[in-house]
Amino acid sequence: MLQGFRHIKAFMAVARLGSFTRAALEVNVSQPALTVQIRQLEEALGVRLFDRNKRQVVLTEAGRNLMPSLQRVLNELETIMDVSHDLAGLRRGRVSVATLPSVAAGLLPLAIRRFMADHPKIDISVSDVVAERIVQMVKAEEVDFGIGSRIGPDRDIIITPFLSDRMCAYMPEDHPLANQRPLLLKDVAAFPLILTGPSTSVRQLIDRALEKEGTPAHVACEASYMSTAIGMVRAGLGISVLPESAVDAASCAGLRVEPLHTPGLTRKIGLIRKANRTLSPAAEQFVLLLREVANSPLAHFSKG
Amino acid sequence: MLQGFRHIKAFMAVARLGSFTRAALEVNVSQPALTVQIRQLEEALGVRLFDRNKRQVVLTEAGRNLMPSLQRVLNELETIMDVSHDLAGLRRGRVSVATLPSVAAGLLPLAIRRFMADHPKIDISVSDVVAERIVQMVKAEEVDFGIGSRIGPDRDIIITPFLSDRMCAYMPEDHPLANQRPLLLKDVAAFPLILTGPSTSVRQLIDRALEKEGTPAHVACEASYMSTAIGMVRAGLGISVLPESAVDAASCAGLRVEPLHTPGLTRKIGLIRKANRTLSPAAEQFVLLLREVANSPLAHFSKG
DNA sequence: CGATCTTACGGGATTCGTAAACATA
DNA sequence: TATGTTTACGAATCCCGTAAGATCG
Repeated sequence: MLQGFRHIKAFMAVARLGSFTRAALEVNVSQPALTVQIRQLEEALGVRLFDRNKRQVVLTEAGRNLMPSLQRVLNELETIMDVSHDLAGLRRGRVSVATLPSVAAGLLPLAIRRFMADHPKIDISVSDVVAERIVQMVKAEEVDFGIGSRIGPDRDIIITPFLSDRMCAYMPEDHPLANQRPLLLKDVAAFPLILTGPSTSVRQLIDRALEKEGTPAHVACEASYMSTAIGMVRAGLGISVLPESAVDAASCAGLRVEPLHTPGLTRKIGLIRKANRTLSPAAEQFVLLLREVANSPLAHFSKG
Repeated sequence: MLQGFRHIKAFMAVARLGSFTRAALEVNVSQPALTVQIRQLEEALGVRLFDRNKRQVVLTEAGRNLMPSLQRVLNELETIMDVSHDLAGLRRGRVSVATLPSVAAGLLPLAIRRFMADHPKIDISVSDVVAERIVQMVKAEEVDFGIGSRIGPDRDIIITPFLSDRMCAYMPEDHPLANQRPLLLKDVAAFPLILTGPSTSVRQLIDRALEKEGTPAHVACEASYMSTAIGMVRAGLGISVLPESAVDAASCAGLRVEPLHTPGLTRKIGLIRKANRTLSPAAEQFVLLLREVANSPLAHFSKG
């Protein structure tokens, strides 16, 4: 690289092979060029490194003393090259993401599974936190990037929308609303509701929509975890309104999942990056895959 | 040196100062040149090292990861430079010499004292061994060089004569021969002699001379150490024949020391070096001083 | 003489600095 | 607009390879 270490490589080759001619072959330069390189190194260090006695070339005492150090430098440089090329080549690295719990449970695992298959040596760490905390973590560079919804205008943050998460009604298959199409929020509000806690972004979205419509609603249960909410639905306690991406197909077996076509009930989910910060190659690649997964037919999410 | 580490130095400067402009001042290149150097380094490593956001330049994750390693390389190189320049500048180093005991006791201490005054950080190690072993050690590179007399022709050895060591008679001041001038070997052979052991070069020189002259001699005592011989002389056991350089003035107090003018009784002492081996700067300098001391009026030896 | 290192030199690549273009706050 | 980075480009430098020279065995 940069040909900056020709001299050291040349030195090591001559020291090992005891011959300018053979060393020149090894480092792929002409033999006179090698002579010059060694002379330059000797001049730079101020000491004679070899005794040239025509028939043989042997290290001087100074050369012997310097050899281990120079070898060490060479090794270190080689390691640096390897590591950085590994980073660039996605053969090593670490990606950290902060996402909404719904994404962490839904979209992200799909992307991670595919990413790990392609890049087994790259670690991925996921923090599932509330929307506000996502932005905090991105700003503090605690994570490479975040996935969430806009909190407010922020000059340090760049949000790139990449998927829209619809709210859906989750209900038993034999529910009176099971076959109603299209289904609206006010339809399900007529029944007991099972929602997430009041501090969650999903709950706030629903509350705002209900308020806007002036629709009264009866929240029968508040569940901290979506899986709890699903269980309650399955037990017939009521209807739940959750993001489409929240729950995988398997755990919805025996349930009817129907999108709510009420305007304002679509959560815009975007990529949250810190302004003026480039992503690592690994993170860059992961984002690419994330977009691809979000748009692929494998995922049952609508694209943004 | 060699401008081979411009890139790393540039990287460290930009990383530390957070500015191409300021870093350019520090490393004494134009700012555009620095831009190019960083770009080259990034290309060589395959990773982007800085996020340039106009108003500020900050390390990428890759840059942060690489920085400690690059700093280490830089430190190592600086150490290498320092050490080799110290070696060249005689501020550090080691000189090892193998000499005849007589030289080790006589000439060498004078030279070492002056050398250490000029170059306090340079260690000097002296091996006082018999002439034959000197050559062995020089050939095996156990020492930088030797001081001794010729053993036999040897293609691997270069001997540069630099002083002649006369043999002297050591006797009490009240000895019958005390005032005889000139004094010859056959004169002292008439008295009981105190000589060094038969394997020493001094003894061999004397034996050969006696044999050549056909002079019978009575060796009253054989001493392993010259100081022993001197003690015996002082006790009146006989006359000793020892090299002029062997004994310092102080220990000869009360004794008469008289050169023997018999031909062949002058030992040629030379610098013994291995062919095709350059001396270290420190050793080179020491040899220079050695010649100077040998020729100076401070030393009571005749020059070669 | 044969093998090997060093010196000499012309062509080509690299790098530098100046100046202009470009980009943010 | 002011500050700071990048791009463009001509000039100087550096480096390489070929060829000739020198030296030892």
